[in-house]
Parts: sequence; structure tokens; C-alpha cells
Amino acid sequence: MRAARAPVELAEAKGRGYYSIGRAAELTGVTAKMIRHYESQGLIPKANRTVGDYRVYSASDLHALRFIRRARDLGFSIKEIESLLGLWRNQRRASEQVKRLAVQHIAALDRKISELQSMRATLADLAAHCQGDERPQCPILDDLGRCSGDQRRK
Amino acid sequence: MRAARAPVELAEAKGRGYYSIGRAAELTGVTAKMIRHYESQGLIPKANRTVGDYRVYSASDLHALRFIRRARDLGFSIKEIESLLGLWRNQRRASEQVKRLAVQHIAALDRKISELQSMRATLADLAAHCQGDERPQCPILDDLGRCSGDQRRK
DNA sequence: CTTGACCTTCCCATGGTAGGAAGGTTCATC
DNA sequence: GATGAACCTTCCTACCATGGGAAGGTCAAG
Repeated sequence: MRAARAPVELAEAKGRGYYSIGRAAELTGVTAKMIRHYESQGLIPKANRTVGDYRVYSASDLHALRFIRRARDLGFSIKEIESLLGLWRNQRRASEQVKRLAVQHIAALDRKISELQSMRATLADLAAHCQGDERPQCPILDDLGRCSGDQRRK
Repeated sequence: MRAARAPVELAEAKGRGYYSIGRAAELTGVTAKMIRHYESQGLIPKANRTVGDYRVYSASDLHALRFIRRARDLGFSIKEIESLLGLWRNQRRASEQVKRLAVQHIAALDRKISELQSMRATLADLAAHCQGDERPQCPILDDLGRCSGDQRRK
């Protein structure tokens, strides 16, 4: 029997309900690469290691990884996820703070969406006027090449 | 008719209708940084230089830069712009080729848009159920932390 | 000749993800 | 107890478009 906090062997860790990084990746949908990356960025705490220096993850570590995965699927940036994780772990948070982050993010998504929609509309309009045949005449290129109004960026 | 390809002085170049990189940037909305970058990437040909090694741009160079700027505003990638520029310069292109690129890009924009819309919808739904008050109970965090279905990536 | 605006090149950073090389660990099977 | 596969380790590179900044050269005007 090994003394308390000394690094353990992989098999033993598994027996105690720990998971290797590959298994954690499978179970959470976050690649092993990204788990290491998040650790190096400080988004998640440094994982415990076995004697062979393998990372091991507990069920609650997996829980956090799933949280991250889900938040990324919703388009939150790593910084935002850092905040969300903080609130998640803080039992005394006010849901108002969480909602504020969510609402801000919704607004950001809306901005992105309407930006893309405006591109799409312009391009669809151009394409609609293009014959799309073997002739060289093309309103799309004509438009792209035209000297348009204000060239200066915001 | 200008005698040779010998580099000229800046003042002389300006007199002949050439523009410095800073001026070109102002006039096209493409920053000087990006103009150099595009040149290094081969998107635009190497600029002519003065004896002092300053880049100079002709009116038609500016035209191409505006083309690039406009295409980027429409969300085309550099690779796509490379193709578009090729077609633009080729007087014998078929407008069909241009249209195909445009249509493909519209489809890509549509995919992005609906991806963002789906994120937005999920998040708005979560936010709608969150009281947003001083209490810690929060459906947004609850959802993020919940073990959802299939974690494996495509 | 000096000043200051403008230019040059070169390096570094962003953000999120992935690929790969070179080498060590674990574990099951012979 | 050796071998080989599967897995892990660290470290470096790349993507894409953009921008920041340093160190130094060029140019026009005073």
C-alpha cells in the first residue's frame, strides 16, 4: 500500500475512479490535445500525475471538461468560459452575473449573424445578376473592381 | 515613354501618378501592413521601388487593392480572392466560373449563419429561464454543467 | 543640418485547433 | 523477461488575417 499523496500507478488510479487523458477525451468530447492546452492556459487546474507522469482525471474533472466543451459549442471564448467556470464553482454567485454574460454573448452572436447576413445578401444579389455562362461579362467581378465610396476602415 | 526600369525617386514617381504605400492604404482601405503582407503572400505582384527602396503603386495597383478589400468585406478568404483576381484579370474568363465561386461562398456563409443562429437560440432559451437576480440558482450554469448526450466529436 | 513624417525589414502576438517528431510508460501476450 | 502496440510525455510548427513595435533608412520642409 502506498502512502497517501504520493503519485500512484496508472492501474491503481483507474481503480480509484480516475481516468487517463485519452479516456477523459473520449468521455468529454474535448481532445487530449486541448485538455493539455487548457491546462497550460490555466483554464483548468494542473492534473494529478501517476508515477509515470501520466495525467489522471477524476469524475469532477470530467464534469468541468464537459462544461467547457458545452460552452465552446455555444461560441463562448476561452476568456468568457473562464468567467463562467468561476461562477459555476462559486456557490454564492448571483445568477444575474451569469445572465449578463449570456446576454452579452447573445448580442455578440447577433452582431456576427447580421454581418454575415449582409455579406450574404450583397453576394446573392450580385450572383443573381450574373448569367453564369461561358461569356466573360460578369457583374460580380465588375462590382468587386468598382471604385466604391469610402475606403477607410471604421 | 520612360527610358528604363531604373528605380526612380519618390517625388518623380509621384509626379508620374504613383502613390506611396501609405497613400495607397488611405485610398484603398487596405492598411500598409496588409499591402506588404499580400505582396509577401504573392496575392499581388511585387511593387515597384524607388531608389530609396520605397514601394510605389500605380492607379491600377490601387484598383486591385480595392478589389481585394471589397472581396474581403464580402468574407472571401485569401485563397478565394486569389482565384477571383485571376478571373478578374483574365479577359477570356467565363462568368460561370465566377458565379460558381460566389455560389459556393454563399453556401458557406449560410452554414456559418445557421450555426450561429442555433447557438443563439440555445443561449436565448437558457437566458429566458434564468431569473437574473441575486440568487445563485441558475439554469444556464446548470445546463452547461449537465452531462449531455454524445460527447464524441464528428 | 535638423526635425518629423514616412518608409524599410524583422520579429512577436492573437485564438482555437491540429499535426507531427522524438522519446518514455503501461500492459498484454508470447 | 522480452517484445510490440497503445498510450502517454514535451516541444515545435502551422493555420488565417491582422496588428504592434523596434531599429534603422529616406525624404521634404524649415
